[in-house]
Parts: sequence; C-alpha cells; structure tokens
Amino acid sequence: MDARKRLILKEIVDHHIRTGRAVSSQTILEKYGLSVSSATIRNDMKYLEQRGYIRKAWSSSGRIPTAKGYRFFVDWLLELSELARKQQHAILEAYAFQKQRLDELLHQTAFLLASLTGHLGFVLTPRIDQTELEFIALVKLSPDHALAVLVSDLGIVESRIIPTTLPEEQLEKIGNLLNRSLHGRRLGELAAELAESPLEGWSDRVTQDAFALVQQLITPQLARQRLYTEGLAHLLQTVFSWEDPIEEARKLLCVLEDESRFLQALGRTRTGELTTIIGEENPVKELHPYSIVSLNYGYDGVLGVLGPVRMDYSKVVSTTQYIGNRLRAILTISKAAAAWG
Amino acid sequence: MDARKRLILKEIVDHHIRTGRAVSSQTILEKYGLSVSSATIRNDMKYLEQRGYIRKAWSSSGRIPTAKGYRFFVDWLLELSELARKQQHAILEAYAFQKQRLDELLHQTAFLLASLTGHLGFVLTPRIDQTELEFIALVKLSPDHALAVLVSDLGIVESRIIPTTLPEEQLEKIGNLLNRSLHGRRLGELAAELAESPLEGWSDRVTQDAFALVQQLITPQLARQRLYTEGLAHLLQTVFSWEDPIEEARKLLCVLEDESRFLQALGRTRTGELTTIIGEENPVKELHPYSIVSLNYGYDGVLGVLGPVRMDYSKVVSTTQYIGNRLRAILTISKAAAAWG
DNA sequence: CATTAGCAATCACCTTGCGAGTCTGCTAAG
DNA sequence: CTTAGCAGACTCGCAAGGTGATTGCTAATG
Repeated sequence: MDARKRLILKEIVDHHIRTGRAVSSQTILEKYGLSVSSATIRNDMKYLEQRGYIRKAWSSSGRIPTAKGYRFFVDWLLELSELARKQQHAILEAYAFQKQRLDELLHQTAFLLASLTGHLGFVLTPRIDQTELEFIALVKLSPDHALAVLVSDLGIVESRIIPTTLPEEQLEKIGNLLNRSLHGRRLGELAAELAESPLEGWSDRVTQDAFALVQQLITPQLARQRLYTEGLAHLLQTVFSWEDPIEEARKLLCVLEDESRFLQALGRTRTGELTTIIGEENPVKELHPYSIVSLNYGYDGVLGVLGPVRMDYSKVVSTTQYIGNRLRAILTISKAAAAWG
Repeated sequence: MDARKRLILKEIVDHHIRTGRAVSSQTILEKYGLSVSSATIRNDMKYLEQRGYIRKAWSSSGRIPTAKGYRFFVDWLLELSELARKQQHAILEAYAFQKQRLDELLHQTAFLLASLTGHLGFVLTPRIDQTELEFIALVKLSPDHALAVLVSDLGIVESRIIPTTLPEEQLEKIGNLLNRSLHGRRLGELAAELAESPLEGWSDRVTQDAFALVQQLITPQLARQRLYTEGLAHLLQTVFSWEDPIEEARKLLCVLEDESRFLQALGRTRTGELTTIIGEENPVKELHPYSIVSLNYGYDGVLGVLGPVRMDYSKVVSTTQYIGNRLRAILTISKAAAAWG
C-alpha cells in the first residue's frame, strides 16, 4: 500500500473518529489538503474498500472504517501523543491519597480510566491464587460457625464463614499452625497440592482438623475475580446515537452484569503488554460494536477501557498505559515492601 | 371520595400500570364492567383530575395517574397478593447455598430482587459502625506498613493498610490487648469515644501506640456503605420507551454511580417498615420518573427495588417484603449465634 | 498510466400533508 | 345524578416530495 493510500486511510479513520460520520472524498481534500483531486482520492478509496479496510454505509455514502481498517490504523498509523501534563498531574494526585484499601484503590482506578477517557473504565481484581499467603485468622462466631480471614500479600483480604464445631482454643492452635507452615506459599499451588494429597507430616488430630479447614478455605473459587466498572453513563450516551440503542444497550449490560462473559471478552490479556480488541475481533458477539483497550497490571489483574469502536485510540491507549503503570508501581511497591519485611 | 370514584382511580392506575397507555373512560367501562355509562365515568374522572389524582397527557387524551394518584393507590387501594409459591421457592433455594461470604449474599440478594421484579434491585451494605467488634488482627506487611483487619459480628470484614513502624511482636501484643479490651463494643460508639478522649487506664507505652493505631483504624469513614445493584438492563429497557431516553438514562446512571446521591434518594428508610417513594416525592430530582420500594433489613442496611413510577407495586412490594424478611432472618441467625458463642 | 473534470444516479434526511382513529367536554334530555 | 350524542382536539402512522451529499463512470488530460 503506497504512502498516499495509507495517509487517506489514516485521515478517514481520524475524521470518522472525530465526527462519527461517513467520510467523503471532498472532506478529506478540504480538511487535510492533499495535492490531488477528489476523484483520485475516490479511486484510492475504492482500492481500500476492495481490500476490506473501509466500507460504505449505503450505496453512495462516504466511507467508514471496518474493523480491519481500525486494526491497521491502531497497529501502524496511530501516533501516540504523550498524556497532557495536566492529566498526568490529575492521575498522580488521585493516587496520592487512598492507599489504605485495595478495593478503594481499584475502584478509583476504574473511575480515573472512565473520567479521563470518557468511556467505560474497568478494573478486574488480581487473582488471589497468584498471590502469596501472608496470614490466616480463624475467629469463632457461633457454636457451629467460624470466620476465616485469609490475607495475601498485596493486602488482598478474603474472608468466609465456614461451618465448624471446633472450640475456640483449638481454632487458635490451628491458626498458629497454619500461619507457621503455610506462610509465604502461593495460594494457587497450595490449592493444587491440597487437592492431591495432604501435606506431609500432618497426621495428628489437630492437623487433620486443620487440613479439613484449609480445604474448605482455599479450594472453592479462589481464582474468582471481582469486576469494578465506572462510567457506564458515558458509554450509554454514545450508544444512544446508534440505531436500535435499546437492543444494543441491553446486550451490553447483559455482558457487563455477567462477569464470566466479560472475562471471556477480555480474552488472554495475560501478558503485561497493552492489548486492543477491536470490534468484531472480540470473541463475545454482543461486544462487536465496541473496542477494548486493556492491560495486565500484575497477578492477572486487568484494567482497561471499553468504548465504541469509534474512539480516540490515541488518547485511550496512552491513558490506559499511564494509569496501568502507576497502579503497577503502587502494587509492586507494597509487594516489594512485604518481601523485605 | 365515594366508592365508585375510588374504584375508577384504582382501575386507572391498574390499567395504566399494565398497558402504559393513557386510560379512557371507554376502556374502564369495557374491561372492568361498571354498571354506569362512559359519560358518568368521565365526570368522575374530571373530579379526580381536579383533585390532582390523575392528569391528561394532552387536551383530549385519556388519563394518567399523577404521583399523588399513585400514592393514594399504594396507601389505600393496593391489594397485596401473597407471593406465588414458585417464587417463594426460588428465593429459598437461592439462599440455601451461598452463606459463606457476606458480599456474595448481598450481591445475590440484589440479583434476586432484580430478576423477580424485572426492575433494578439494590442492596446497601449494613453500616459497620452499627455492628459490634468481634476481632482485630494486625499483620506486618513491610517495615513501614501493617495490615489491620477488623471483623465485626455479621462477618463484615474491613481491612486497611496503615503506616506504622512498630515491630511485629509489638503489633501482636497490641492486637491481643485490643481484642481483650474492645471485644463486643459497638464500633460507632467506640469511634465517638476515641474522638473525645483516650480510653481509661491506657497510659503505658504499648497502649499509647495501640491507641494511635485504633484511631487510624476506626475513625475514618467507618459508616461508609457499599451499594450493590443488579438488573440495570431491565430498567433501561423500560426507560427506552419514554421520550428522550438518552437524557433520562444518563441522569439515572449518574445518580446510581454516585453513592452519596443514591443514599440521599433513599431518604430515611431507617425504620424496619417497608417504604415507598413515588416519583416526585423523591428528594433527588433526577429520580422523579422512578419509584423506589425499600426496606431496612437491619443495621441500617437497606434493600429494595428501583423501577418506573408505573410499576406493579403489588408484585414489587410483596417480593421486597419477602426477600427482606429472609435476609433479615439469615443475618439475625448468624448474629444470635455469635451472641451465644 | 495515473490523474482529473463533469455528470447522472443513488440514497439519507427532513418536512409536509393527510386520513383514520381515539377520547374528551359540553349540552340537553331523561 | 345519569345518559346520549356530537363537535373539537389531538395522536399516530404513512406516503410524498424536496434537498443535499456522495459515489461511480466515462472521457479527456498530462
């Protein structure tokens, strides 16, 4: 593809992102001042259409980028501007306070993503089975129940009420035992081991009880990730200008309310690299009208932005990248600190 | 207001709830078989309109209930049908599992409310300052930070990372001290006391440190309540048939995303009684097109349904009442159990 | 061979007008 | 107090017609 065609494709995507309307050969000529005529541009547009980069909304409309066109744009034509000082400042400021609670931190991160991009910001909690056990506490609540609190590094706290008739002193003993023998273990591995065989040397009465407890505590849905979203209002506002917004918004909400499907939609954002999923590339059909820019910030926690395919990728990508780096830094600091301590 | 007028008002509200259209004198005559003519009904409708119970959409349309009309309907004319066996069963079944984690429990409750009513279900977490302290744990994370885990009865767990340079053994000592002296105290009172003066007898070095810690732990935003919502999709679907759905939905989402405003909207649902807030009765302007049916299920935790003013109050009220009672039962059982233990 | 000008054809979008249907208010009679 | 009958008001849906944007095509140009 020659330089002029690339330029034309870029301008079509650019202009369509900004205006939301089909882009005509005229427009490109006027706004971006090429030194050729509109007919030439039309010829190039035909070429681009044949290769599947752009399409027409109807037989004689201007051109609209296809998913393939966006993909090419993002991969080859996107010019990442550095985030404006002002926004960087806003982000740093927002993170200056608010480090006391992980959920607040992630919640705020989602909010930042949303408000700075004007789309839907989301943060998926890290997978607790990827983190290491820091501390276990067992608290007697009633004759039949105890509360188990499980603290991993990163300050992730998981608690559940488990049925047990063991007396208080025994629970305390078990708690101490568990803390001594399991501290620093990666929870996922622990779960896997426990599923196969009891830990070695665990044979007396107390440790058998302990074993039963730990199994209840660690095995079930440990990998469960919570999803925080913010800025749904932004997203719906953009959806409303489409045709059949009712149906679109409904489908969107259904996916968002079903965490498992959303997880599926993220695909393997498992690497640390920033990932874009554009329109129909998404494995979840309902999300075909949207693009996702996402980033793994550690421990399989994912953060990102979900917006219309027609969004300002430059802004969204740089914002996501920046916020992702900040969050990763904050988390690895507390992680590193935990390792020294 | 004589019996026939009441009946007519009831039928207007009834019919409008079911069909969503303005109700004509004809319709009432046909569907509900009164033994008078449509002209008589028209006269009564005029009466009802003058008193502000119903209104016209335009100069010669059928009648639509006003907020005052709905209020009268809900307060005096509503016939509560017992919840269908099938639905009761579904609720009991849903609660049969899933008692391990409070957040899951509340999440599921919101989901139940939403799916059984077809509107938006919400659950506001109990206020932790209304509950009693069960257990405190302090865990060293790094040289400069510790994780404080605070467990109240009901199994509510609050954790935060606090800056401290105290060594591990000392933290443990402080933890033990705190558990002994503060166990069973109501957290809200505790916070109030601490704000005024140190606890008596706390004078040596260890307890001073402990005091500083507890202040950090308990004072700030302890009363903060989290909001779980489900079924936004349902609600939006109904909004879409209105005029200017874009604007309406946007305003709705803005309120839902801002917990403080939502709290304001609930007003004082502080009693245990079921409360209805209909349309313009709501202090939050943006929610005027909606009604809220809510219920305090204990410790200032609120659960309920938000739907269009035109909703099936009979179904919604009985569902909310039933689910509220179930949840209250579940929570008071674990509370009572904790008290025995 | 790439580029250009000019022109007919296509199509969305907006406005307008019309007809059918619905419901009320009013008046006068029962 | 109730009823019948009727004019007037208004919605709703549909079709027609005008406007403006944009393309593809063809033939001419450098």
